[in-house]
Amino acid sequence: MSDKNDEKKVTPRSQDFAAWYNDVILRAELADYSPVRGCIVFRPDGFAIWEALRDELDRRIKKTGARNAYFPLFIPESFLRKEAQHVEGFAPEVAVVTHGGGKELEEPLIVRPTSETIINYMFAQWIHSHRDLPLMINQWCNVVRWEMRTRLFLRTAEFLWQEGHTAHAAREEAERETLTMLEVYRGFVEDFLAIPLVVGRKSAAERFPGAEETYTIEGLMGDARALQCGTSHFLGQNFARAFDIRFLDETNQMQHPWQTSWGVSTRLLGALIMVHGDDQGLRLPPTVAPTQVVIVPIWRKPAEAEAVLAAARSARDQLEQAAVRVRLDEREGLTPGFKFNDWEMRGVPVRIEIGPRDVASGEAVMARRDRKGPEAKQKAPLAELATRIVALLEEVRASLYRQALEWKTANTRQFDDYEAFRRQMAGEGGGGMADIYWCGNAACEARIREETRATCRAIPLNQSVPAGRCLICGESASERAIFAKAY
RNA sequence: CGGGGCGUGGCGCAGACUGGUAGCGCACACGCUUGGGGUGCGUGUGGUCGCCGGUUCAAAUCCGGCCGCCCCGACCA
Repeated sequence: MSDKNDEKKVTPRSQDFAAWYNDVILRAELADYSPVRGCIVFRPDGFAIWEALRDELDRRIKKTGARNAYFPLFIPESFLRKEAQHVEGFAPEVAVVTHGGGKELEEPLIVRPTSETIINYMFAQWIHSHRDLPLMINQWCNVVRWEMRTRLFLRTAEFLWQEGHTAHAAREEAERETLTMLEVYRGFVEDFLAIPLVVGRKSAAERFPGAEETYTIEGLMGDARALQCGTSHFLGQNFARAFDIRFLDETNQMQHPWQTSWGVSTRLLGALIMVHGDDQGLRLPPTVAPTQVVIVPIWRKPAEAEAVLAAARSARDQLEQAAVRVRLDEREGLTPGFKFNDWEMRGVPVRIEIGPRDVASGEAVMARRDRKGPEAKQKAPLAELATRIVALLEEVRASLYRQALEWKTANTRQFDDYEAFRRQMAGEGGGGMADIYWCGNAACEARIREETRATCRAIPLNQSVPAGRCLICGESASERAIFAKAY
């Protein structure tokens, strides 16, 4: 009896987080495994989330002045070698094309793991004068990184992303751009995806290969592990030098421009799932939900069906006119209870139930996915449904953010005792975020990593903390850092 | 690449020790039933048992080789 029921359910999140994560993705039909190891197939619901996310972020990026362009998938192998740190960082994971048209290529081509090199090659040809600056380009594309271990959305051999690349006349301008985009990401992820973040600088060890400074937004997943959700890099003049990008400034001096790059990827879908999901399955913020509202009609006798369906269809039309992504579940042979569970598993933010009793009273039941039990349900007059739903969707979004923030706050701890920190990180799964004084020394960072498997996720910006002592070596430390076990 | 495990209808598994008609649950199709929290019953579709070879009257089962996948470690948005 209960066995039979279990087969219909996803593995409870509380029982096995990793199994739950895979279950939810496959059962909610967001994605599927591909015949190629490490690659992922985006199914329509998964891709619709990506599209919603992409469209909104695209708007926000364009608002900053960047424009979209597209560069080739293939890059001459020699390009990668031009920047020392860059090649060191990416060489182990690039896919290389050696043959084309039945012949061995004179120079192998790499499949882009990121586009710094080819974009900077083009920048060198487009930038001659300070009047050509700033040059701000964004690209939506796929990239390939041959990972040893992959996980759906979080780390796949091929993934979709957005990469911005900018060149500026002055160092300060590029530094400002790096932080501007970091703030665009923060606002986007916190407001639109309802995921609370830690915003900060990366340690030298965690820095992007070729960058002078890397900034990050870090989220805390439902298993108390951290996930890097986006990065913004200040590249200095490293790539400008490597690719000989030069311009004449106002005083007729030859200069290398100062550059940035920044990106977020389909990994954000993994973050959405792991931050908001629960034992029943997905919980999607209405902003990205492919279906924001599902209407489940309920009736007993054929005579009732007609009136119920008429009311349900009218509700659907009303919501469509209010630009709500609504779906009426008219499938036959399935009980309402089954449909409730099915749509909850798929993360639909709000469900509307319309039955004979509602038709009689001119109301409908609205059930919100972010809450459980009777308090999740409320009635609304059919005549006011659209306005009530629009308001409720916004409430759900805000509520999901609040819940995620509570979790993050509850799992962020300050430590001034290394042993206590170690105990917190011990065992399987995450240990939350540890907020500690760190002297900045790589040796201390390495020791933490070895002994606790936690890594430096971010050194938060704009700290105004009194000077303290490094948790590891006891030397003086002027900043606190967030360490956590991460994906 | 090191350690562990697994390959049997779409999914999850049993059968293997002791060779003899390939089975169960879910899913799927159809019908009836049911319907305000995963209805119930019936009928039915679907499998070269990962691949190659060997032993045998007979191999999912025994033997040899190969391939693939998953989990754990070293790299990472």
